[in-house]
Amino acid sequence: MAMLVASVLHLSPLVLATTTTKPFLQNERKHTKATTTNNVSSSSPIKSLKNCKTIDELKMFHRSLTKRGFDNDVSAITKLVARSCELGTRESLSFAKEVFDYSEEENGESYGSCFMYNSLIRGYASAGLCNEAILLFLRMMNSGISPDKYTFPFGLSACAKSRANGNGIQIHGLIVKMGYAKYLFVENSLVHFYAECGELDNARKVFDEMSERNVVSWTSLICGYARRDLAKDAVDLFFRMVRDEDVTPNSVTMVCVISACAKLEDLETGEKVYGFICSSGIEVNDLMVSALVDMYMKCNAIDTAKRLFEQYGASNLDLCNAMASNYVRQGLTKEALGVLNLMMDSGIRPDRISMLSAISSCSQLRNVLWGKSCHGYVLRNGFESWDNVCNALIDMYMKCHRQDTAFRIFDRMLNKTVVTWNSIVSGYIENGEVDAALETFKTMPEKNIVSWNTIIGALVQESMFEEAIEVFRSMQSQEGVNADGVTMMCIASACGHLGALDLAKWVYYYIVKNRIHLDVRLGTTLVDMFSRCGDPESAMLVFDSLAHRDVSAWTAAIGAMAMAGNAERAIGLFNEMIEQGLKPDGVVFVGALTACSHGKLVQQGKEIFNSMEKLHGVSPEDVHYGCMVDLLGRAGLLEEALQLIKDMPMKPNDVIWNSLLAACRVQGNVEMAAYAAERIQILAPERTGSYVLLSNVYASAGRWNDMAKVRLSMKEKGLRKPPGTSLIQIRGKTHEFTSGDESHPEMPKIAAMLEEITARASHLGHVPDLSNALMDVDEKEKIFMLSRHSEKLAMAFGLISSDKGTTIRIVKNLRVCSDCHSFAKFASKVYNREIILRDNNRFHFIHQGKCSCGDFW
DNA sequence: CTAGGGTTAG
Repeated sequence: MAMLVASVLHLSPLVLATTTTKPFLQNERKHTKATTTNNVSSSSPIKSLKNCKTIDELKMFHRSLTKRGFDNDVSAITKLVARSCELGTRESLSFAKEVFDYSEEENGESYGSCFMYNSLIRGYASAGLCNEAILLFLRMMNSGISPDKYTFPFGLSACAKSRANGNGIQIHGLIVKMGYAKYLFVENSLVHFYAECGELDNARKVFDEMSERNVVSWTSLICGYARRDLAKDAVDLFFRMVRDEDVTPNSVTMVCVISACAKLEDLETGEKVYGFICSSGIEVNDLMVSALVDMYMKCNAIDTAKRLFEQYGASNLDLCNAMASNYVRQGLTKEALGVLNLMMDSGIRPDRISMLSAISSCSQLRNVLWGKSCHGYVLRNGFESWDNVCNALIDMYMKCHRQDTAFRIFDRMLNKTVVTWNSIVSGYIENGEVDAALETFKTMPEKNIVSWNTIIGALVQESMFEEAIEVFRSMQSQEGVNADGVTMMCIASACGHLGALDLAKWVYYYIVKNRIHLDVRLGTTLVDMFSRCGDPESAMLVFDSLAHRDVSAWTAAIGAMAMAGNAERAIGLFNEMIEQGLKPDGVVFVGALTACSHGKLVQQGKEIFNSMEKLHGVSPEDVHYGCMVDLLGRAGLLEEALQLIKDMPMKPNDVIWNSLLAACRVQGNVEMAAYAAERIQILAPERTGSYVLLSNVYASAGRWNDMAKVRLSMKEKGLRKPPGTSLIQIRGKTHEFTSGDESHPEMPKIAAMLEEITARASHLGHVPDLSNALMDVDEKEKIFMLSRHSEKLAMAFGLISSDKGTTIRIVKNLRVCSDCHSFAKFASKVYNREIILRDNNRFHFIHQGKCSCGDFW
């Protein structure tokens, strides 16, 4: 395993040079031994309260009070309780409470003091035991002890933390009634309370009505906005504060503002804020550095973040956590583990936040061995009581296919959250158990947007596009769940696969109307969606509107133009991308070469292909050779294509031979087609397409005997042509037609329409192209089967069920057959309709008897 | 004595 870890760490270019090759957590046990507590020996003298640093010292102090008869003295007990609360551990808190409870029992309900209550409420609230804090607050109110101005902020802080909105509002009422609303910091704590529990309007109301505000008032409100999805308002509020008001921000304010910039991924504003910090002389503390590093990472300025990280050193736990969690978010797991290793080298022990990053890295790497060692560390340090850590562990074990272990942790968890359930659902999907995922999804107690996205994404992955859209529709009727960018990416992708333009337009409208942030990833998906729906103009409109474009975005735009048959524009975009200084990758070359191929731009294609290695340092892979074979073959340069295959540095695969075969079919070169088909049948005997293509070649050449032989050998091998399927959307509903399937309810009308078109066509001299019929039946039957091709059924249905003059859009799973192609051209003229036909390879924009492919596809 | 970064699931 050490070897593995070493190689993993060396692979990462971003890990700092000092990284060791030690496996993560290897030396952890040593640290554990070093941190044993130093017990106070019973003989040590009684210390003064201020010097008591352990629970044992406090207990000793209490015993001496009892011995001297001061154990009911409110003042003494108050001091003891206060000191105990200050220590802040669970033991010291429960000791404080015990002492207090005992004394109250002895002396009656009104025994305590305001200060004692304040200490306890604050202690519990800051230890996260908010319910205890609130109970103490209520007990104090009932016992008749008067609160002071400090009591309320402590109580409100507990309510804010535990989202106890009702209790907080009650406290607000008490504050007003008892006249404490005049104190600035009591009002500040109200602003914080409302902001923290999401009632920003109320926070704003309290803030606006304050007669006096200080930096804490502003910071509380800014922080409230920053923590919700209102980061933009937080930034605006900050700039208003420094511009219009006489309030000087401090480091706390700056941390909030920086985190708002991080959320917005707005580097420009972030740098402005950093500039402000530098010029204003505000002290840059550790927390601020962490926030800055986080901001730079989220804005993708990794180098700047790394510079700060190196400058402030790897010995800062929080800084390392910020760095590691961002690496994990970006999928840079090795870098994340590298940071944590580095941190441990400088003697810092990972805390539970570090472990979230570590476990998540193991999960992404599917490395259950490291995952288990993280689990061990979690158990040794008592982190398993934190549900976030358990969630991360469940996710890791599910992703590593250890469902049993995942469920053992799941069953033992006391506080299962929506994240826990989501981890289970996505885990099932990861293990291919979509049904179990759906079942869990249905029965889970609470769903959030991630739950819905998980299910919708899984359905899209499984090519269940209709179902995905259906789930999306039922999501919209749910209270409190709103689609986000991820949802829309899934839906846009489903839409693109269905070729449903009306739905696509609706998706775009929905994004604009609901102000869903259009980032590069969503933008690229939309470009692809419109392109697949046969609306290249909209695709380009979206592309032009993108503020930032990466190579994937350009690839989508190039693909849109290529599919639309506009090869020149596609190549123009490719060159523009290069001019802008982006480094092309292998994928964008496929797009560019495909464009050349569709547009028969042989010279351009050759130039681009040759530039790959020489100018851009991208070595051509077999797909690129495939594109070139396609390009040369379509242009009729079959010999040159064959020569290229022979000269390839790698072994040609079945896909490449298939490109040649397809070209042979178009060119009618029977001999080379047979040769190519032979290669394919050796390399990929299960590939049905090659038999079909070869049989088409023979049929076109009139070599019926050879065609029969091909069919026979298909039959012998048990291979069947996959059924052709066509989709068409009418008024928002998808209709699916399969070749020869007459089950559609409108079938009588469809059949009548087909007959009408066929009759009109044959009247004009159209002869069915029987080379497309692969059936072993007589000619009459063949003509009938040909008339039931899925695209014809869909076209006839489209003609009868859509309004006159509207465009008919059809998506087919296979290459469109030549008889259907001429049928479509004929229909477009006779019925004066534009027909847009998408097949598995390209678009056919058919208008007035002409097709954009130039009858060459 | 009131305000703060990093938090798992898609």
